[in-house]
Amino acid sequence: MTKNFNFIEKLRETGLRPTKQRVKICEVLFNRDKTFHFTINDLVKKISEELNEKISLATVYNTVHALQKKGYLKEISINSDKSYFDTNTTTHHHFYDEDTHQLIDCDENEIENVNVKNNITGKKINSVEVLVRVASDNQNQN
Amino acid sequence: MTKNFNFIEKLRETGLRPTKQRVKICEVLFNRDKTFHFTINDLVKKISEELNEKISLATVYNTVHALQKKGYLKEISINSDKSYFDTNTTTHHHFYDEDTHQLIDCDENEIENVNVKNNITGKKINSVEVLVRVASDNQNQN
DNA sequence: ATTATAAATTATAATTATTCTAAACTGTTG
DNA sequence: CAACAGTTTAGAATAATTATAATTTATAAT
Ligand SMILES: [Mn+2]
Ligand SMILES: [Mn+2]
Ligand SMILES: [Zn+2]
Ligand SMILES: [Zn+2]
Repeated sequence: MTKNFNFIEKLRETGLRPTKQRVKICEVLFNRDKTFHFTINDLVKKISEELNEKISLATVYNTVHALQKKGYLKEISINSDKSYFDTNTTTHHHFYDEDTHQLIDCDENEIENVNVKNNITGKKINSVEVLVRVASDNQNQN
Repeated sequence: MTKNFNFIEKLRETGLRPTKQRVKICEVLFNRDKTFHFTINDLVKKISEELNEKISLATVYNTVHALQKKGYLKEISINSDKSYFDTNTTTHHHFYDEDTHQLIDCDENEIENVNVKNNITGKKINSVEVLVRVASDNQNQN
């Protein structure tokens, strides 16, 4: 109740109508203490698990994109067949576990500032992000 | 002629039969002095421009994946709707121009070594790569 | 509260990149 | 020159995403 009210306000403040579906999606996304990295499919699964509702796929896409446009979600590209989203919207680095296909945030102090010495003329740098691909130690690929 | 002969050898060495199509694709990919970053669509376009042949889409996909598996091409994920490939197969960093959707290699000395201080337990680091997103200076997005 | 209006949700169709299939074709080997 | 495995190909299938258009809902005005 109190939780939902938070999201209703938050959505309203950013010009998104607090519809039943948007509030429920916000609950699933933001009512957690750790950063949430997910695909649309992950999210749809969580919605039907954690809540008992079925929100249409189109609405899930629409809402995730709306939240992204308002700066509440960040999109991340790891492999080309699926989009990942991230509730941590700051510029930050990731580990990607190639065994489990899980994204994990790097802590602030795990990678020191990446210094880009020369930029492309006439362009401004929007973000500098590192992707560390990791996999099981005992795995030989030929 | 001499050029093609190179690729015939190269392909044969890696256990790929030097078919007409594969040799032509190699020509388009590797007969250039600069690194080539491309999508499958870019490649298909180049093939019909630079050569006058039509190679079927399935063969282009098959060949690119075969070359990738053999280590002659590297796949890069920038956005989730398309795959990029890269003739530079070393671990290296990129600029991504969000205006033109072009990938550009960072020079060795443009970004100093990224030091990952803590890795995930039981995992080994496969690669550490930086993506620098750039865009036109005079562009305001709201 | 009722109504009017614009915005959102939904089922479903369309699109797009990619992969699969199975038949026709070609390179290699004996 | 066969024979056989590997390759190419057109087209079908798949999977993520986006578009459509009718229905429903949220909010503002009455
Ligand atoms: Mn992929
Ligand atoms: Mn796709
Ligand atoms: Zn993250
Ligand atoms: Zn490159």
